[in-house]
Amino acid sequence: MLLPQTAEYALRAMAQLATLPEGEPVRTADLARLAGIPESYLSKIMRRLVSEGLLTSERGHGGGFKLRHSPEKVRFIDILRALDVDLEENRCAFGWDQCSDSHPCVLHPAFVQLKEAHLAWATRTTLASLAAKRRVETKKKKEG
Amino acid sequence: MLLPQTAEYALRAMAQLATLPEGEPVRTADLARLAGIPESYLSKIMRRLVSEGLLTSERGHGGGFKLRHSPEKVRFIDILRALDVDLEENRCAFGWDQCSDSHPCVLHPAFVQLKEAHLAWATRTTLASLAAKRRVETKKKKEG
DNA sequence: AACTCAGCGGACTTGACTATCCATTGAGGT
DNA sequence: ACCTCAATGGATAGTCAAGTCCGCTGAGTT
Repeated sequence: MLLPQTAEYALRAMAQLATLPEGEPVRTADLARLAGIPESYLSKIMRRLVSEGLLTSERGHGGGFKLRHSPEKVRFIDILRALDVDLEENRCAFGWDQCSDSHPCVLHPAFVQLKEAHLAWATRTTLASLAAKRRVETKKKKEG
Repeated sequence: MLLPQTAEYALRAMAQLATLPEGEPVRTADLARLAGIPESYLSKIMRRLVSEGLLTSERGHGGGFKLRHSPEKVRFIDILRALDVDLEENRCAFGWDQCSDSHPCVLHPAFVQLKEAHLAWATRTTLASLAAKRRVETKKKKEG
């Protein structure tokens, strides 16, 4: 698993929300069904995303969740951070207290590469870019 | 954590082994101290690496572990595979049964990118490349 | 006012990963 | 032969993410 299950669920839910028409709030139950996530667990994740400022919620009849910001503004790293997935962690892969570019452990350069690849991906990918890429791929398929 | 703890320990141990002089076997206790890994747990990991063909072991007085292959031949992906870390998993990030480039789910293109970055990293990084990169960085440091 | 709906919050359970411990086996040293 | 060393294998225990449950709160409907 490249990302914790909880983080993957959050990305799914946010991505699904971005594809649905704006305006009316979406219920957890519907989102859970659409994105294949256990409903009761998704409920916890949604609350987390609300408290971290990524979603807004409305209670009672006709309630549900909406994206707080437009899809172009929501990067994957913002979603991951909201769930405490720290892609910038500086913990040395060798367990050293003092490990840096100038005092590298044996694994340092290799792990820096992997970490930077992750970070670059999470920074450049937004909810809006998903839909765009999907359009491109579908077009390719039709042309091919 | 980018990789499971067990996998990280294995990479540490293998990397440490690659930096030590060849010829005489290294004891688990020494490796555990050098790489900061709980000794009893490392013991299990070493056995696994032996049974997967990455290490050879000698018992009794003067015994320990040696790399089975030269460092240039040992890619990170080989070590990860030995511990059942599957970087090529094709499980759809959306939980779909049928998810592919031609029938992508919303997250498909994004996750393919991340997966390929991981795979490329683990395929191109070998135990030998670690030492090489470290030399380059140390040189940079002296020059800078 | 009573009812239903849907988010909220916390307690609880489960299972996989991590880690420890100990008795056993095989090899060398005395 | 006997002792010590170090890997082996299995049993055991701890930890944390993942998932479930249930009562509560606030909003709309009748």
